[in-house]
Amino acid sequence: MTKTIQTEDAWRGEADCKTCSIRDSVLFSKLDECLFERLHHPIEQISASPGTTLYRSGQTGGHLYTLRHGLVKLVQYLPDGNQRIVRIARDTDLIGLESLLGQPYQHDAICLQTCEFCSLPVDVVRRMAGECPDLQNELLNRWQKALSEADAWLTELSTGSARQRVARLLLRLSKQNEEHLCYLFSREDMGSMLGVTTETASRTIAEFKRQKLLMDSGKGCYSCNLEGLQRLAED
Amino acid sequence: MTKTIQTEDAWRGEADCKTCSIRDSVLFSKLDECLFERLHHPIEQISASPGTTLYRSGQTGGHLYTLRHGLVKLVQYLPDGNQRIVRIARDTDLIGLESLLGQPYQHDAICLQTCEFCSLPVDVVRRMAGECPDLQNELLNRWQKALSEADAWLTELSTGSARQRVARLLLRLSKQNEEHLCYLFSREDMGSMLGVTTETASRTIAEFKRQKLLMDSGKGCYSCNLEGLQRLAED
DNA sequence: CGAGGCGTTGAATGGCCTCAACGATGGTGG
DNA sequence: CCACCATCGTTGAGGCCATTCAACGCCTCG
Repeated sequence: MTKTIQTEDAWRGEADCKTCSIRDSVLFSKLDECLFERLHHPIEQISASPGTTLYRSGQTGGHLYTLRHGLVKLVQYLPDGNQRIVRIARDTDLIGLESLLGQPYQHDAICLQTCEFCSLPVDVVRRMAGECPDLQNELLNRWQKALSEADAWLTELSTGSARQRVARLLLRLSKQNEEHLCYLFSREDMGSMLGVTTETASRTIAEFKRQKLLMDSGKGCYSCNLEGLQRLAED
Repeated sequence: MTKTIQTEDAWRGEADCKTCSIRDSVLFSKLDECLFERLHHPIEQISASPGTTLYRSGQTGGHLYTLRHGLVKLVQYLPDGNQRIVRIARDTDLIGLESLLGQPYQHDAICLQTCEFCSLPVDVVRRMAGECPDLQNELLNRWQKALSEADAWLTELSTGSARQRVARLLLRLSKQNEEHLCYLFSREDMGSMLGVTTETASRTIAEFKRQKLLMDSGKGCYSCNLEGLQRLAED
């Protein structure tokens, strides 16, 4: 059974945005000191375990969420029940933007790892954005970032052979950190990201391991042969 | 050879936004009368023939464009030269939003039909948005619309068999107008939209015609058997 | 310990791609 | 005006690759 937030596996607390450790990269980085004073403590912190559903497609929630730590998949469904992962949110990403416009959420948001969020009430963000042009601008930037991610998924991860798609996915993942290590998703999730079956994802990953394009670094992480993968990705 | 705007096939004129015939649906619909007064005549109108490139990926242009009439494809390219159409813009759509953030264009924008645009200088839009919260909000709405289009393309048009994808594309197209007529793209463009080859697109369309799922309505338009296509799309 | 989830692998099928040929169309220039 | 060429849609044949269905080992968890 899928878990939903508001159950006992979600821990809640209160945030202190002014001294937030990742404040430079989150939405409110643009906020003036004076506005911070007025933001008494409407920001809640949430901690959630893997598999937790943060929100569901179609719900009209009153919050957006800053992902402080962890990985979240945004999922859409086809009439036949097939699922497609349209984006992966990581540290400092902002999800549920559509709620700012009064629209229902467009995806299911499901934690892939243990995650920590800040839960931002829509009316608070809206009010502050009205008073702070920098925040407005930051919102536009977030939206654009999501959009170019979406476009990249279409061109890179949904085009070409299965081998190419997996290679491009691994390259994207390993470029996200300094050590070029990548956390491997479940084969089923990989399939939903790439538009292939879980078996094909599994076979391809196994093949890459045999060819030493992927090498185990322990604790579920793998280091990639970037040149080899690049060659595969391009042709 | 691909044509680029600024050549003789692009006609330019001056727009009168205040009396614009489609003003209710375009970006400036939210603009106060008083602001209109200040908008002397920085808005240019452009007319372009099919095949014209409005802007190219990587360029840092100073304009966004309201599409008043016509169809425009937004294209991205893979390293191997393969192209992928990530979105189709239609009447009243706003393209080149990324230029508002100072970013280079993310796509090639190429006219599929004879098109008419309004060319909006970035600094004008930025300035007016600063003074008009409704316009700010309208911009967010445009961004979100583009984003949910992108997501829909991923789930509907890049998932499942070729037959399903073509059926879903036709359904999307015919739902865009009252008469459920749809303009058929070139087979090559269809292929780039759906992530299949032009031959597969051609074969599938031909098959649909034979099965009377698509019926010629003259002048390049076809009427669809919606129930039949729906059945195909779902399973 | 058994159940269930997950990754892996095998075998067979079928769908899509590749390469190729051909007709129709439309634009160009002789 | 018509031959010519380029482009586009269509169709065929063959082969590859991803899917499908199935089985099995491993692990975690109850």
